[in-house]
Amino acid sequence: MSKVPAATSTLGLLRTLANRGPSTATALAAALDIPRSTTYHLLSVLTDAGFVVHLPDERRWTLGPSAFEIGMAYLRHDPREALARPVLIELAERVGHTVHLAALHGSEVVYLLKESPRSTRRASTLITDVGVRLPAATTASGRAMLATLSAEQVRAVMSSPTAFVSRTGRGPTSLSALRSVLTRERRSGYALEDGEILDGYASVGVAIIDSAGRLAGAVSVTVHTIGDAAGLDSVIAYVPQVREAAETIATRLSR
Amino acid sequence: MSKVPAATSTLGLLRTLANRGPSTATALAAALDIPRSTTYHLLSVLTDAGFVVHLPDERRWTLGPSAFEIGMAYLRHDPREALARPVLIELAERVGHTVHLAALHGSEVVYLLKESPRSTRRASTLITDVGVRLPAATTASGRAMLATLSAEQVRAVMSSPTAFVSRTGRGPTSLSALRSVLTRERRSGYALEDGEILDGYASVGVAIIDSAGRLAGAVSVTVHTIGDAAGLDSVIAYVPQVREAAETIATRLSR
DNA sequence: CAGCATAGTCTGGGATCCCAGACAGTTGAC
DNA sequence: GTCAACTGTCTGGGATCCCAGACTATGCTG
Repeated sequence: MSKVPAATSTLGLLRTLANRGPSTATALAAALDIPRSTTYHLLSVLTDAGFVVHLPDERRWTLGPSAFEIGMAYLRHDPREALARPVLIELAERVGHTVHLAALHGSEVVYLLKESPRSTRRASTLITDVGVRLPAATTASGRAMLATLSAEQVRAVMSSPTAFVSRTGRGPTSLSALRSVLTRERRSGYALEDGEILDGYASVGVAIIDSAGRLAGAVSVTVHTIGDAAGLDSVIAYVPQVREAAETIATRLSR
Repeated sequence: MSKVPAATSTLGLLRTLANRGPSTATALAAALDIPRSTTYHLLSVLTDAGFVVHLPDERRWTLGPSAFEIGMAYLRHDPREALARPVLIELAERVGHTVHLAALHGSEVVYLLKESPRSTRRASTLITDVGVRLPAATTASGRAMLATLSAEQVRAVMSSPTAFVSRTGRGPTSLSALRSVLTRERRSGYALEDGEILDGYASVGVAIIDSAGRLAGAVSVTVHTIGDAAGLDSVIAYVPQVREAAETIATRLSR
């Protein structure tokens, strides 16, 4: 039992408004099973702090700009990086190749972390440096994350006119093509990208889903396949370790 | 004085973590002037709800994925649309041209509302339909919003490789070119776009800044300039009304 | 226009939450 | 290895917050 029920109710209001959209006070009180007067008191505090806005014309309440601000702040001060870094360092050593942590940002992925095994830590030929953004549709990390979204969410995310820009001319160039690829990758549980970002390199990516079912990024490994007789099989072989790393990160996020 | 101090403190913790980044519990207690034990109780509730994550290795606390979720939910259930719609309907009638409400979304603008005067309400030639996204650097709305950001924020937002994609080959194509344009537009208090989106059309845009100094979107008006002897002066003449509409929306958001 | 349902505000007292401070554990400096 | 500073947990009681419910205001329907 929470030691601060007012705090629990306050956060419950934020979550309920996030899930349901604009709502009346009576509906919010019912959803959280708290007295109407308490609900109005909490809504008043939330409104003063900018987390909620009152819509008088509709007699409903909705999330306010402070909710957006802390959402953006979360992206800026990403806890995943602190929690994920040791996991990725270990993964890079184990697989002997460069690994990344990425987040979905609209129709793009942004690379948050990049670790290489000590034996190869020299100037990287890979373009996927930290901070770089690439179209989600043509990256293993991006597609791993898109695969966790509903069809409607994918359509919304990919509505940008620049969503299907391709560096190498490869990869899906329409929503229907992307859907086919995602269907296949949902089934296999990982995304595979072969030369869509950089010729001669292939990647596999696995989404990070925390214990509450929330998408929290993706882990990927990139392999130089030219000269490798096993071809794509050599990168696919790393899927179990990548998945294990994604699950470790998810577990740490849920603590 | 707040009637629910626990709620006030809870939201204060979220805001402080958003502003300062990962922090120790002692620092948070000091920032909010609340007892250490109360701070730990509130952090426990916030962590259970996913709004905060504990970083044991650093002995610090940081925002968690629920903060991001309600930030994204805010974008989905935008209160601005409900509050802004009557303001934009009135503005469209008054200026006699199409007007828009837009939000910044990474390096792009997304059009949230589009209103035209009744006398012209036929199939629009304008591409700026609701839901459409366009590069911020080449739109009046986008530049009006970018002009409110710091140089560092502009660099971060515009780091996407697709940020400077141009439909008509006009408009700034580099960060330094954009900075020059933004400097000029900061001085004038509005953004002016002439044919960068669609030949023969010009737009002016003004950012919406609420009473707490938060960026909350932009309002713009678009005019067909071909055949108009006054040229750009005819669209610039609408800046006072656009600014007034932006201020009205800002005031409503702050209630 | 009347009636009804719901929104939003207000009040006072009993239930309980918040606080001060003690305590154990951890970390880093010397 | 010792010590200081800080982290994190726990406790009990007085201060105060939360609740039930009354009341006014508003909007919709017939």
